[in-house]
Amino acid sequence: MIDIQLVRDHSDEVIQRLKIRNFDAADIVNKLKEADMLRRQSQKELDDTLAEGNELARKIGELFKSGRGAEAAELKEQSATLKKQAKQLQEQLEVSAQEVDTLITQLPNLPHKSVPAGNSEADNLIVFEEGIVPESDDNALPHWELARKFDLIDFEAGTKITGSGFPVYMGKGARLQRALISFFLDQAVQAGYKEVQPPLLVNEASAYGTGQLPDKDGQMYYVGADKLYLIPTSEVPVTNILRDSILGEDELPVKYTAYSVCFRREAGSYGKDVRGLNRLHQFDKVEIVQVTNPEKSYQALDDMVAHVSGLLQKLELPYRITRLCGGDLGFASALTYDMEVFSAAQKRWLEVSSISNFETFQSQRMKLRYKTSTGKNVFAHTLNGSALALPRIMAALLENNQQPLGVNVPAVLRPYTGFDLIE
RNA sequence: GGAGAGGUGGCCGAGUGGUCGAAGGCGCACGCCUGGAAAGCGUGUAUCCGUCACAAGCGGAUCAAGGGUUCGAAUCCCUUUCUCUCCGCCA
Repeated sequence: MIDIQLVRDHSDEVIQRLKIRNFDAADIVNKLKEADMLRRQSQKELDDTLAEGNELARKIGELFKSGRGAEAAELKEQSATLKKQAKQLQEQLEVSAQEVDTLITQLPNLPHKSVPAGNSEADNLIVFEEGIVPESDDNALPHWELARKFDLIDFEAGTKITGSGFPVYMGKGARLQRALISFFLDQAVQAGYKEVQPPLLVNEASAYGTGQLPDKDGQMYYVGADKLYLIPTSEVPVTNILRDSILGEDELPVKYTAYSVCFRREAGSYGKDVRGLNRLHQFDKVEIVQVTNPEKSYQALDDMVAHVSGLLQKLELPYRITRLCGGDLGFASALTYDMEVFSAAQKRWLEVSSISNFETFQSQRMKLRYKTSTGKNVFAHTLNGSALALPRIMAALLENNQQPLGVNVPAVLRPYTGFDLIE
């Protein structure tokens, strides 16, 4: 969530900046200011009443000790009324605090100054493009046909076992998948990220911490019997490792990488965009996460983009980088770069990574702070990015490297796959 | 899933109704001491909210979480949760 102090002091700026997202915050902000004022007023009244009660209790204690029971009894009556008052004020405070909370969690993060205005994907800014985009070849097979031809993925079996969007990787397909995971993890570790293996189910507090709740309830699979959510990305468990903690400044930046399976309900999606591996309910992903000083977070973001660029270069995939426009920006993000690879047969760009700086949006929610050298506790910045999401990388590798005899495996992966050609 | 024990500050650990945010120790920081260090000595060392200048000061809250008893609770009662031990089940 955004800093309440910003709403108090610079509400106009908050409203202005959220316009970049096409988000009209005026109403919420005004209500929020009012609720905040009410909350503070309630707090004050409650504190004063409690202070009075404490004072009274002290007096009664003294009277008891000096054996003046009668006087104490009188004061007890006062205490009873104070207590009733306090209880009322307490309830009032809870209501207004709840109101503040409800309102502030409705506000998305403030976009960074470099975020372009726009409504949709189409308005995203292409900031970089590299690699040779394969020439239009109408004989090129889409990956789902290659997958069938070489027995790499059994979509039908997945549908039978579970439902659509749960493919079964077979043979060299499974091996290629495992190779990619190992390659990505090794690369991340080499770049200084600590490898972690997180739980795949998280509780409500964790889902709230990274911003999936309350915003994206319904996009996650929910295990009602235990009140747990299947993770849509390992960002959730990994970032929450540091929930409710105060780090030393010398511990920053924290850099984690994790491989995990990810689950997304993707309710309502259909059509050719979801063919094959393009959009799944279950998929694999290697994630990188950083927690940094506020001053260093944008440098960290650039480093993460460079890291992912390096992966795509090593895989010899043509890619481009877009800066998301306000309308396409995720709820919690201040600035996001999407990485897209070109798939030769589908002849379109596929998003394979999304790298974001959340500034303090997540850390405010999960109370992730660090102690500055001056001894002050401040919220850290959190960032994360896919490095990388597997299915579309797999799709692009298959489509772009297809030959009459089979599919070539990029050189960097061969030590991991143990084969050069899928035939 | 069943039975029992327990969750106190960065850590260990006292504290069974009264001035306890909490003894003591360790750790850490600073100072003294030293050629330097160790030892020793001294001082300090939680978080959040409100007031206010996001200062000082003052007030409030926090001893797993929530509720209750009481003038007053870390201390008593209830619920939840987590950890440990034993049993059951199981990769």
